[in-house]
Amino acid sequence: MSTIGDVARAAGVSVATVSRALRGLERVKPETRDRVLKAAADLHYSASPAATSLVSGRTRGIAVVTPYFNRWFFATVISGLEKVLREEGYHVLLCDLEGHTFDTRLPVTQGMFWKRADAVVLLNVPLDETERALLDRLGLPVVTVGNRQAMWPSVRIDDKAAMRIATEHAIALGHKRIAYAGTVPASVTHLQTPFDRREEFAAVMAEHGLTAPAEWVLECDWTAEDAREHAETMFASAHLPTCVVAASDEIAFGVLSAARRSGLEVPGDVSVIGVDDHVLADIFDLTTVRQDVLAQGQQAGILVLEALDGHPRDADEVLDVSLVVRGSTAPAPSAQVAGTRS
Amino acid sequence: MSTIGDVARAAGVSVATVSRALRGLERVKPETRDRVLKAAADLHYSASPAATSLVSGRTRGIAVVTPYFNRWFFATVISGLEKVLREEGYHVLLCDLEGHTFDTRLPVTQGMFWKRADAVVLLNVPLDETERALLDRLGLPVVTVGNRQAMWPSVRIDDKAAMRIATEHAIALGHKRIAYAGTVPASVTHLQTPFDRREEFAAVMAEHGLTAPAEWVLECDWTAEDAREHAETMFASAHLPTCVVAASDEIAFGVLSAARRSGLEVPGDVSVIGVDDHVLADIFDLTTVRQDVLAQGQQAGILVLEALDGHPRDADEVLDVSLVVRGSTAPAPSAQVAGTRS
DNA sequence: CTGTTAGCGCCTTCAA
DNA sequence: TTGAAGGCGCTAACAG
Repeated sequence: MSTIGDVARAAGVSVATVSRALRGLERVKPETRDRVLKAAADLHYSASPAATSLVSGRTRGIAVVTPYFNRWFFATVISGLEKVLREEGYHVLLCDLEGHTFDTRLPVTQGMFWKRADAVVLLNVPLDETERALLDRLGLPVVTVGNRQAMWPSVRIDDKAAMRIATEHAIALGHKRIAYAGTVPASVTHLQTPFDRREEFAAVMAEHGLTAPAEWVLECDWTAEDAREHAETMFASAHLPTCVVAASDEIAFGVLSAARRSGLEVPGDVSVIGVDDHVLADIFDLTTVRQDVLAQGQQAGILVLEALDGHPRDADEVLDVSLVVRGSTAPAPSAQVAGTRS
Repeated sequence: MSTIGDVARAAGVSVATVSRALRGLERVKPETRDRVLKAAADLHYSASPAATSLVSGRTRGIAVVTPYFNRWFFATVISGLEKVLREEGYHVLLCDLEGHTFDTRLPVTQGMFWKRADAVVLLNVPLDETERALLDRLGLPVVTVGNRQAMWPSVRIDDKAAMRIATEHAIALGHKRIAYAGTVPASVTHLQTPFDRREEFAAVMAEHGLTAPAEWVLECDWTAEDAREHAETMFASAHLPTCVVAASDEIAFGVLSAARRSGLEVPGDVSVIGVDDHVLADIFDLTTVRQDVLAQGQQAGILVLEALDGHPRDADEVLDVSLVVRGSTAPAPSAQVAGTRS
């Protein structure tokens, strides 16, 4: 492959002119520009990003840090992000922090970003002090998705509001025996959403004079498979809830599966409600609270671009969520008038 | 942030020594090395990848080209790939080719790779002549996943074998009225798997003296939603199949959903079988043909690493697939002894 | 409008 | 075992 010097020689001009012509700068005679363009095309010339970056100090790369990558939420956010960045000539560097166990995640390191990315996007990964210091030191624009921290611009939904909607829907249907699926071990520090959702569930329940007994609060990692396992155990007991509120749709899918395996009808015997509006929620007729995940990625991309354009904005974009009632929920079997307390 | 010169000054040695010490090369007095290491740590020094790359010619980046990546299959492959590359100090550059419509994909360009990646991995994206020439010219190692082409090392499953297993299962259950969901428009040139699967379905059917009438062959893009739509139309007609073979599990999910909406029992009224063993296949009790997608990503990573180590291998790794019978399939209603022709 | 020149930060001979 | 010096390919002044 060829260098800028080759193109200069082929076009009979200096490297500086080639550089200007190729980047579309002013002050190049059209005729010269054409000659350069042709030479470059003939030689299949592309500028070396390393050389460009070394001198300009910018890389046109955006580091995207994610705790998991093959999970619907994260993959979808990244997809939205990537498309808006690509439009502006940026590419994404994937930094997957997934460790070997659920409550392990890799540390964020300087090597991921330093002279490698022009900005970083954090997807639902709260940083510890060291990591935050590291990002401060690097001085890169940072945008967070899913949880606001350190006064960086952020885009997210209000997890508590979402869970409130889900829980209130269950209660409005007359359910009182309500279970919750999706608490996580206290040791899990890398996801904040689980805590917010769990907390709000309890809060809303309390507001209505309800409590879920411990055996109806399922701790599981946020996968359908693990959720199913725990839900099956619950469904095997004599003491059954009439409704299960799941912290996420993937968890809800697991609950749906456990119910079917346990011979329970949904929503006849038990209602199930999730949060997220996973692509497959509609397919499996799951009542849920919708959030626009792709839009979150796109918004994050816009915030990054703004910061890169020198117009950083301390945004805290909170996207709307809304209840989507589908077939997995029904009034409680013995439901009196909605709103009645026992 | 600091440069190698700062570290050299702080440690009282030359930049050359710092370079050697930091990269763990021989011929550095242990005591000197320690001093350099300490200085580097104190200064939070990281080498500039651009500078390193400019002089070494290597980038430690692997370009991963994918037609979509918020789809389970692709996200999972990338996840597997990323983890094995990360172990060796490589990172992935995401090249998403998803266009605006189903049968559009962005072209592969030189700018994606040139001096940006040390190797490229193609996930299920057949290249046209121009693109192939481009990759040849760049001289980078290429590994393909999902479809073999141009004699590049590849890892994949045998799509025809997988579909054969699915179709033969349906037939062995006594089904004769078998529909197929998942053909794609002839204009779609960027996915080869749909063609192979479709072709083999027809072949196996023919071997057994069966044919699916046109109204039982559903063209849809490979999403549950679109599949559902088409399947609903089919289920609304008077002429119903007793079994639907889906080209993928996501399509099968859509068929499952359509059946339920149409008041059909699965597997009582209609059996459904997919291919892939999607994470949620087990959750939704879908009979399918299993492939190990994560392993494909990992294998691809290993092939890349081998090529980078100077031991390129013209591998054509074909991973096993196997039937997983779950609850979505049952013998045909009027099934005589298996094997009987009408 | 175009050319010359000095680095960007690092690695790699080649000497010492 | 260490240091000095020459690029890698490009951009950004500064001249002309």
